[in-house]
Amino acid sequence: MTAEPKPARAGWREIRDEVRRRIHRRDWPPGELIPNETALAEEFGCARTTVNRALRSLAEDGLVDRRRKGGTRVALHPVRRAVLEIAIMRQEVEETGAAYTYRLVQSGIGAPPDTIPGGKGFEAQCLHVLAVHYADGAAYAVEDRWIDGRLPGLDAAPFDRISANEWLLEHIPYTGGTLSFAAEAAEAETARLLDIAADSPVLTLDRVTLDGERVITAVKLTYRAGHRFTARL
Amino acid sequence: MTAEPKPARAGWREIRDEVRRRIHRRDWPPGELIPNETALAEEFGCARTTVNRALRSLAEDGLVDRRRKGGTRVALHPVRRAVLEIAIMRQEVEETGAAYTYRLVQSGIGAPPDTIPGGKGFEAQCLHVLAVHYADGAAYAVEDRWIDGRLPGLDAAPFDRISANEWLLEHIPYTGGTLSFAAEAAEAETARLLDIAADSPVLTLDRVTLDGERVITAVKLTYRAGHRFTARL
DNA sequence: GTCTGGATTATGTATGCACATAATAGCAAA
DNA sequence: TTTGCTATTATGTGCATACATAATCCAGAC
Repeated sequence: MTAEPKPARAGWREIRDEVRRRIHRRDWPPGELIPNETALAEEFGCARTTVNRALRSLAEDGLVDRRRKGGTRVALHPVRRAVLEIAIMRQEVEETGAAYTYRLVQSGIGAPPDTIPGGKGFEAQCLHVLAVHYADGAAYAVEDRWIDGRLPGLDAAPFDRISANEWLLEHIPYTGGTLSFAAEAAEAETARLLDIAADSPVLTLDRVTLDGERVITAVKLTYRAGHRFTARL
Repeated sequence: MTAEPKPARAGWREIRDEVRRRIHRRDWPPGELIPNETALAEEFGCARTTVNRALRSLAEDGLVDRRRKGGTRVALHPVRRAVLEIAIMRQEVEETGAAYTYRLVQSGIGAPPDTIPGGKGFEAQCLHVLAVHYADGAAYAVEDRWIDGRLPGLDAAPFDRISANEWLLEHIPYTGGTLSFAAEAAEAETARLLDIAADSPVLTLDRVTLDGERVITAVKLTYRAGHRFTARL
């Protein structure tokens, strides 16, 4: 082998990185229009498709804004997107090395209160489930969930054995939803289930799951203080 | 116009949606290998490239796992990715319709404690900044930040006028980082700055920002209880 | 002056082809 | 049995080309 340093034809990743470098170096400051795909393709000596791939990737990261005809410009406010991985509770617990257990506290039929996120979105009677997830026997999180009562197979779902969390992910398709975090003082009932003092701080995660426009389930998960959710930037 | 239901040659979005549908319908259950790109291309009557685009998109969403030669299989644990948009504080506040103000509480040189996330990653003396962000005059969040002391232009940065948050995003490039949420009881100092009772619940966001391997800044933002972070699923 | 409808332009997408790369399977030699 | 090469296979990527689509500009009608 000759020690050829390698001609290294640019791949889309290299182009993406180079463009990112230029943006960070402020060669192309925020708000500025960058050269169009054809021009960049020529500069880098590659096909326009390749440049497109690179710029699309940067757009997904929120680093540039692209509009047809308008061209590509460096994002004015680098609104960074953080990606949070949501696993099912069992997995979340087992990944810490702890043994996972689950206990159903109560379940019943009813209408969800309007106060919960997504509560107004339900079209039917709901199944309400209250349960606790444990890690190595210690309370890990409380799950307070409302589920659209018309979901197929719901009556037969063994919520005393597996969590609604798990059953839903395994059996019911969904297309999207929202998710929000907040800190609260634990309510009496929740505190008792988590085995902590009432009014102590807890982290709550409210999640609404949709299939198209229809609300499938709305859940409030309450974690003890100290629990962390981590995302990568 | 004839009422032609539309011949609609499949685009990659249609293919993506159809594959998603099949996965949700359990035509291809979790863990199962799905037909390869060539086969799907033939079935859908399009080029392999188009199928590739669709499957790549599903892989980005975490719905399928793809490996060269190994083929594409339905993800065993549908680890859903939630996307969180992180804006600068000013923007975050102004989007609520409130007027944004900022106050520097103190700043100084020192070494960050090892206890903060990313604290051990710093390679140099740091600038420490403690500040409060206000919405319509009411305390909105406390910012407790450590910044690599060697950053160019740092001495001249007018942290009494604009927040470190803002200055850094405007002037310092970064390549990645991590971010985590937790609920805590407010410490005395923080509670005082937020104008809330000590030990009341607060939502904290720890963020470490990197440029390559190097830690640029580590910040702890403390929000009053009730503040929500929202992500889409 | 305002409105409207094309011409223009940059990105978006599809296609067929070629070759690269990673992972596997299978066969053969030690 | 183990090791190691090779053939095979599925995805990954690049290219040239063509056409689609959205946004903008601009000329000309009113």
